[in-house]
Amino acid sequence: MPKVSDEHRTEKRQQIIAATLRCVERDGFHKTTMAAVVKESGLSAGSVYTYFRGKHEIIHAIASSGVTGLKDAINGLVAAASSGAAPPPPARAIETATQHILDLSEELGINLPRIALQTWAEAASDPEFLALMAPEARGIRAAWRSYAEAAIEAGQFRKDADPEKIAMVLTGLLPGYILQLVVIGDVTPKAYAAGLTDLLGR
Amino acid sequence: MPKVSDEHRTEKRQQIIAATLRCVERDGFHKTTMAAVVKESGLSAGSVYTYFRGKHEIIHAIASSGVTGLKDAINGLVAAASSGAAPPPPARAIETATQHILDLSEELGINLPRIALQTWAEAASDPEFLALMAPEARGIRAAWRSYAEAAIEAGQFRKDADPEKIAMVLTGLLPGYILQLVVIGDVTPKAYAAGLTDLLGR
DNA sequence: TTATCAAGAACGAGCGTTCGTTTTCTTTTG
DNA sequence: CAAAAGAAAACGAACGCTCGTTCTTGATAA
Repeated sequence: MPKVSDEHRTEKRQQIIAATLRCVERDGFHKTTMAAVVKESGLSAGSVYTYFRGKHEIIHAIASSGVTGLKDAINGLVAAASSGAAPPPPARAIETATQHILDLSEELGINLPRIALQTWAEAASDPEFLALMAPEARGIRAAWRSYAEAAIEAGQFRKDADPEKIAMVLTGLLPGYILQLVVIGDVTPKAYAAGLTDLLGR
Repeated sequence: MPKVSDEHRTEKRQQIIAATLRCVERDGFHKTTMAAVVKESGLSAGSVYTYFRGKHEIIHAIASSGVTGLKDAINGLVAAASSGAAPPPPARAIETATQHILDLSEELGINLPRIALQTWAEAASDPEFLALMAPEARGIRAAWRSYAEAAIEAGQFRKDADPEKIAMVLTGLLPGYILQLVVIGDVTPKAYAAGLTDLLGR
């Protein structure tokens, strides 16, 4: 078996990451054993170790991948606004973002909220892991900030509103949605958005 | 060494729990070893095992203790309202709740946000743990619901607003604050509250 | 003395990882 | 074209280490 094309290499790595995600969703990062990853991936132990140096490297790869597209989905709201129309109200924006998480979950066949809770906990106790995740979090905050700036510009908020602080709150709403989804389980994008509308409406 | 009064027993258990919390704050639940707990508590392995059946029971005890007083702090906002005055605006309520978390952290000498992230992750992968935490989460939501009902009654929101959905959003804001505090670290109760004010203000 | 708790060395299970072997596919060569 | 040589991936049993837990021994108060 000669030559391993880079293409084949990344493909195998993806295969292993996908298997690991399935394990982590079920058992959490630490209860996930390499034996389980090996079994789930359909490869052998030795094979897995030719593509990753160890368990550590696999979960770090997961951290780097981030919440694919969430930032783009938020930025999409701004893009729609910049092309003439006004940006959607906050409730609609939050509904879009939370729905995006659910859609992505189904598309990937992975329970992303569960994975998210695992990565947050890992970030809290592994500085290296935190360093990989923080830019992702800041990116999402920055996307919300762009939205806030557009919304202020369009007169949806007071002119002297602070877009960074608005971004903090909008960013904060997402983890709250995810946690309640896992722990209580009754929260839907529509209900969450409706709650925000009621909170805002006078 | 005779008689172990129940009083002495619970005292020792508290001592062990406190030591465990210090370890978990530093290393997370799973990287926390019994050896570390033993060392941190100043007791011996055998001693620890006379007060807890095992590691499992210690972390479950932690889960049961919950976020002491957070629910009460929120209910306090409603109590103030029922005695004539109107309940505080949402931004002020959130500022109180987030500040309470910081105060409690300092009072206990423990980084509660870090612990919180650990417990959420554990709840996601251990159903028994989830069963212990879920009532706590529902209690906080219920407290926010009471607040929302009082605020609606006082005319702060539309009369047809749904208090449960408002509670979802207010409940969701707390994990978002905690996560950003740990991951980004620049969020203060005042800034967060100001962001909510800006979001609400037209 | 006796009942109880503290102590910490020892244990066994389970983990991540390694490494010698086998398989598989490409390349070389007659 | 065929077949053997070579090289790299796949394999999986085995290793060593760490962890949670136990258990024997010693200390202490009643």
